[in-house]
Amino acid sequence: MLANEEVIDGRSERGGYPVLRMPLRQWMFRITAYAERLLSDLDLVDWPDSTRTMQAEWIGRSEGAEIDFEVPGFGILRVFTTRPDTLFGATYMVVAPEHPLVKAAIEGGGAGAAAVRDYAAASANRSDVDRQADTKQKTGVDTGLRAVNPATGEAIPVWTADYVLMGYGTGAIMAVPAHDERDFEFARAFGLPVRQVVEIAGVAFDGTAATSGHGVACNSGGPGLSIEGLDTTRAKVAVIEWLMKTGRGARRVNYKLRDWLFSRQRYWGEPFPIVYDESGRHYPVSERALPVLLPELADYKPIESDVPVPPLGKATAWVSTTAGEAGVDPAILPPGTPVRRETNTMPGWAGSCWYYLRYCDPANGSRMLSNEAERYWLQSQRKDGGMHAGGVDLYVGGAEHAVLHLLYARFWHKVLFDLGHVGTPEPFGKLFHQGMLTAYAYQREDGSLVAVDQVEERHGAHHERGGGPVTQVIAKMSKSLRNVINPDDVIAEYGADTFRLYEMSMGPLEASKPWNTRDIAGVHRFLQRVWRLAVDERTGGLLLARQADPAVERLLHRTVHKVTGDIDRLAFNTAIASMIELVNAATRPQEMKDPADGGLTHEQLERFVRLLAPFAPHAAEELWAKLGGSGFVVHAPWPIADPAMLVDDEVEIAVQVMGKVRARIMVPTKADAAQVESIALGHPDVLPHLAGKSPRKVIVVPGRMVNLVL
RNA sequence: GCCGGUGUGGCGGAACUGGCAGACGCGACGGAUUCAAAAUCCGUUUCCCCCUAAAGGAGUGCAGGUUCGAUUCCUGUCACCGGCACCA
Repeated sequence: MLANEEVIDGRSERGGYPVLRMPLRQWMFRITAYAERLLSDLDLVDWPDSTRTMQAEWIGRSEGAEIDFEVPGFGILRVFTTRPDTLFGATYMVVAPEHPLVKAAIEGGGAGAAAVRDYAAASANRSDVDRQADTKQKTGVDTGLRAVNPATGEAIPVWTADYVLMGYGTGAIMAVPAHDERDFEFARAFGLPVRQVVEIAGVAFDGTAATSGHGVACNSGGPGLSIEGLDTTRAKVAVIEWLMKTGRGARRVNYKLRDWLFSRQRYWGEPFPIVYDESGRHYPVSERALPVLLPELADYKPIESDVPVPPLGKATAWVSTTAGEAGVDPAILPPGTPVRRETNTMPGWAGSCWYYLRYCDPANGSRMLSNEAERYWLQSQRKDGGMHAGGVDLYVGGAEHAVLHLLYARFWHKVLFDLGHVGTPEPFGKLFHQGMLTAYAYQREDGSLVAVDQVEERHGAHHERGGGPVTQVIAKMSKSLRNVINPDDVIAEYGADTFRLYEMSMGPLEASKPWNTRDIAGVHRFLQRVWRLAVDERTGGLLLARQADPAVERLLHRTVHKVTGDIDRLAFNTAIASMIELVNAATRPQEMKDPADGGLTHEQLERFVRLLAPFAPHAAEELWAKLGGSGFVVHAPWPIADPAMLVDDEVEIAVQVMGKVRARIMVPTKADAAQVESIALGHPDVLPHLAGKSPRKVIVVPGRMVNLVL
């Protein structure tokens, strides 16, 4: 059994075997029952807009109506439409090739029955992927059946075409070619009538293209109903009211979201706690007997047979058992009843949908997690004082999980919430997507890529070994380009602290960034500088400043402030930059004879090491121990910056004349606008640009700049 | 096609609310130290003009706009990345 993406041109991707479609009985989750809540509760979480939008589009809510059309020779054909107001423009119908009406048409044996049968058979053998691939050319056949348009009373043809999908709505549509691009293309391809029923302001209808959008109904009067002249919103309401009154339809909301297929035909997965009796009825395994464990199998390769059998089918003794042995409640089924176990297994989602809950209470033998553990780990206040709607405070994960894992986990969490097992409606309060690390690769002039080990650098330019010049480009890491980085190698050469620090310093956490091995030296040198700042490399003893340098002390407070704020906003790269600045400023010059004349004091080092700990934990703990700190530095309180140390007595500000910087002046921090203005106006570098005139306007931004407008 | 994101030195990036563009790192160049090299330390490093410096000019994908002032806001446009793609 294959997944859709493993089928290429109707054959298996591996081996090229022919692929057969076959309906199977499988376990599904009714996630569609939660569609509305999964959509509306997106308002409760602090997630990236792009991800919330993707989920909303995936759920795909649309409002409209269900309309019943009478089809003599078949019965009632029900369609879903978002534009009930265009009912008068429905000049034909289309059903999906899998629709029951198609079978009825074939069995009816009309003139075109053979063509209908061939078309339906051809569609069945094409995968959905293929059917959606060629959207340019519409195909279809007339079923020969006729439907009655309830608004006009006209008999209109019913076609079948694969542009209508069985899996959405009712698998049938009323086609309004004048106002739907897809229907228009189909009508044009098969010469079906087009009738305008909406006038859109500023968009003329000339019969060469569909016009869609909000407008006013026209050509929309019939024996029982007229919506002539109503705007689209009112026309929809009027049609729906008429449909309800006459028993022909109703308001209806539809979702693109489908139910969730949860069966897999693999060995490695949780078995379903389900058994079947001899007549094929299914029964649950009782809670007491859970979990159902996988039986040991010497060989879990697939089974060859005409009817698909999952690998668990090989465990014959396990599969064929009794109700009592399998753990079915005797009240449901007598213990001696022979039963067969379900042989499908669950997909990986069965674990990924709730692991974050179990992590909070992993040793609990009686419950998934206790209320106390949930309260401690998963129920917290947001910064604005409100409660997080979702348990996990901050969930960092790739954007590739935007619609699958993150939607499925929300669904499970809501089910658990409804059953009273968790106290929040959402699993993840704040979501952050980290970027993907990419790598450099090289490109020939024709655009083809070259593996990195085939490229050498000459005079600052890159050349293919034995070939022409190549340009450096950014690509995904891949085996074929030989630009994959193995963390173990980097750690072996530079250590885990350097590796961690490098990844944190590369750039914004959310951005995709290229790995550049050459740059690792920079953060490695920083760690070495930190070490030498505190430790005499020859003796291993501490190197401490006799007394704190006031400028360094100020900078340390600034660094504490900066790093604290940067960690809050996950800007680790700039936090590291500020620590580098501090260490550079505190580093003793080479010519300094007595180490006690420079560097940091014992107390200053203690503060700095606490800042460093989250970034380079091993080095920080080592330094902490050398400094004689108690316990581990990770448990030490976070340093606090003194706000008074964050402001200087004087600041340098720029003086602009007509928006161009002409001078930089030092002014007292507390100086008012008038003082700053007079200092600026008297500056020798400014005077020539004023050309003797006095400024028409002076803008002073305290602590930042002055702009003189002539 | 539709939706979203990103474009800043040779390279990775910084500039948090419209206020000094290029923090920090890499690389490169120059110097100190060394018998020498590695390591280390110091300095220079957006581009143009210029022997150099001073001074000047240009500059955040491109073209406009708003503003005293735009990497930041608005309009248009190009490129790249991601998602969706007959959902009636």
